[in-house]
This record gives sequence, structure tokens and C-alpha cells, in this order.
Amino acid sequence: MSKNYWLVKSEPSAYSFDDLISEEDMSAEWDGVRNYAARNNMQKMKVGDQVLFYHSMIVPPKVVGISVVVKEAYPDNTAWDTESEHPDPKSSPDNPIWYMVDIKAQARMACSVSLNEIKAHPGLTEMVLVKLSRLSVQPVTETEWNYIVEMGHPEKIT
DNA sequence: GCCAACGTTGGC
DNA sequence: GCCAACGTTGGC
Repeated sequence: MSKNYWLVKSEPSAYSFDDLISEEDMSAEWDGVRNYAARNNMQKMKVGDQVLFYHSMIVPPKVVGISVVVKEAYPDNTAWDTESEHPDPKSSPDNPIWYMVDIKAQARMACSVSLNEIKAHPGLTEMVLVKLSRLSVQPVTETEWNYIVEMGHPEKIT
């Protein structure tokens, strides 16, 4: 199986790329996803798949970094934690419904890539980000990935 | 199974 | 803050 590419969105006021970098080992659980299409995409993620980190709900919204999957989908225990931010009463340890993965920060875009730039790029008009803007975990094709990396000039985080 | 009503997301 | 687009819920 060859490597696949993805994009995840986060509101930086809730959880930013810098927050991920600040974590021990620069990795964290990607929990709180409560959308079936997004969950299904997470369940397809394999260790080593690379993930664009996108900041939404800011001006301008933009891709700010690159992360990598370090743990494949497993039950999101925050779903049945009534104290968590997104509890789902239908979820339980026996019937988790919702899943999360672990991702680790890899590189920061020296030039973050704004949604405007993405929309303006002739090779990126079919990106899920453009077509289905609300999907918070989405696939990225290898071609799209290469264009974004070309524009973003990622610098490895040490 | 359909569809109206409602809730949420996210760009602007 | 507004609104369009989409997802979910629930009555029938």
C-alpha cells in the first residue's frame, strides 16, 4: 500500500498547529470528530500517511503545516465522557461510534497556503476543500499534495 | 423512505 | 454578524 494524503481542519482558537508542536513528542489524539464522513476518512488513515494541517475560521483560512499519522483509528473515548466538549450519549465503550487517530507535527509551512491561493490554482479546483468546505477530515490526492507543498515551502520542525 | 425543520460549519 | 451549504433528526 502506498502512502495516502489527507487534510484536517482546526480552529486555531480551539487547537492550533502550534498547540500540536507544543505537545510532548509533538503528537496528539485527533479527537472530537463527530461527522460520519470525516470519521470514515480517519478510519482509512495508515501510519505514515501525511496530513495537511489547516486553520479554519480565521482570516485568511490557510494550510499552516504538515503532520503524519502515528496511530491508526481507535475509539474516541471523549465521546462517552459527559465532561468532554463533544459528548455523544449514543456512544459507549461497547459501541464507540466515533474514532480518533494520533498525529505528529512534521513541518511548518514557511509560506502558509491560503484558501484564496488554493482556489486560484488551476490544479486545485477539484480539491475537496474547495468542493465540500465543511468536511473536517478529507482526502488529498498526490497531485494536490505536491502543489500545496510547492506553494508552502515546508520546513522540518526539529 | 421522504422531507421539513433545525443545528452546525465556515467563508466572508 | 450574516448567510449559504450541508448534515441530522423526527414526524408521518
